[in-house]
Amino acid sequence: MKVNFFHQQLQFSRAFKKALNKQLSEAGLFHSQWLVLYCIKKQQPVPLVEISNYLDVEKPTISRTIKRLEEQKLVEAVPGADKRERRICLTETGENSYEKGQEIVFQFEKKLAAEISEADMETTLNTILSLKNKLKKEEIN
Amino acid sequence: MKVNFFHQQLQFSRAFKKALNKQLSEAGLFHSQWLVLYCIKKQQPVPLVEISNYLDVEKPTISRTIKRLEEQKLVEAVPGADKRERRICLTETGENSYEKGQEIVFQFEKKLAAEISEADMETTLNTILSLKNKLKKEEIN
DNA sequence: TGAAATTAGTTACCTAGTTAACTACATATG
DNA sequence: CATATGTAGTTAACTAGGTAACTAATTTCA
Repeated sequence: MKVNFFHQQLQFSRAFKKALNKQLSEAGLFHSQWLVLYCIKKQQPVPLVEISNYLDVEKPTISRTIKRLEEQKLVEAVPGADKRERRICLTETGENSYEKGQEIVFQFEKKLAAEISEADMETTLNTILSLKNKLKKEEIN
Repeated sequence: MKVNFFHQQLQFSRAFKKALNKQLSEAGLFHSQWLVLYCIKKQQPVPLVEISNYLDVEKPTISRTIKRLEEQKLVEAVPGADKRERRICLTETGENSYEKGQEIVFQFEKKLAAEISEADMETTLNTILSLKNKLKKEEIN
C-alpha cells in the first residue's frame, strides 16, 4: 500500500497542474508563472534568487520564467544597490493578471478540497510535510 | 490551510522525483523510464496506448520515452495482429535494468515512508485518491 | 461493400523542471 | 591592496510533461 501511495501522489500532482493550467489560461497565465507573480507580489522588489529559494526551484528555471513575464510586460526589473541583482516588480498589467490568477486558483482549490474533512486535510498536509522534511534531511547524507 | 496544502503537495512531488532520479541514476534510468519499464514488465507485449492509459500520460510523451528506451536497447517492438500497434517487450538488458530499478525504488520509498504511521498513510492515500477522483469528474463538465 | 468514424502512433512545438559551466560583481582575508 | 572565495544571474543542453495536427490502419454502419 505504501508503495502505491507515491505513485498516486505523483499522478495527482500532474493531473492537478494540468487542470489548473487549463483554468488559468483564462487569465493568460500558466501555473508556474502565477507562482512567480505571487512571490513578487508578496515582497517586491524581489531579487530572482529569493524567488528561487522560496519556491525551491532552481535559478535557471526562474530566470526563464521571469524572462517570459517581462516579454509579456507583466513584470519589470528595477536597479538595486548590488549590481549583480535584478530586483523584480509587477507592472500594472502584472498586478491585474495576478489578481485574476489569484481568484482562479482560490476558487479551483476551494472547489477541489470541498469534500475533504478538515481533519483528513490536516493529517494529509502533515504527512506531506513530514515526507518533504525527510527528503531534505536525507539530502545531506 | 487548505490552500497551502496544494502548494506543499506540488513541492513534495518535485522534490520526490528529483531525489528518486538521483538514486535511479545508479541503474542508468530516469524515474519516467522506470515507470514505463514497469508497465511493460507487467503486461508485455504491451501496445503503447495501454502504457499511456495506465500511467495517465499522453501518448506523445510515452512515444518519446519508448524511443529512448529502444535506443538504449532496453525494450523492443514485436509485430502484432493490428498493424497500427507497436507491442513493446523488455530485452534481456531491459529486464536487468528493471530489476535494478525496482530494488532502488522499493528501498527509497520504504525508507522515506518509514516514520509515517499506517493510519496516517492510509488517510493520506485516501485523500489523494479522493482529490484525484474529483479532478476526473470535473473534467467532464 | 464503400464511406465515415475511430483508434494507434508520430511529429512539431510549447512550458517546466534539472545540472554544469560560465560571467560579473561583492566580500573576506592574507 | 590584492587575491581568493562566494554570490546573482545567465546560457546551453538535457528529461518530462502538454496540445494540435497529422498518417495509416481498423471498425462501424448505411
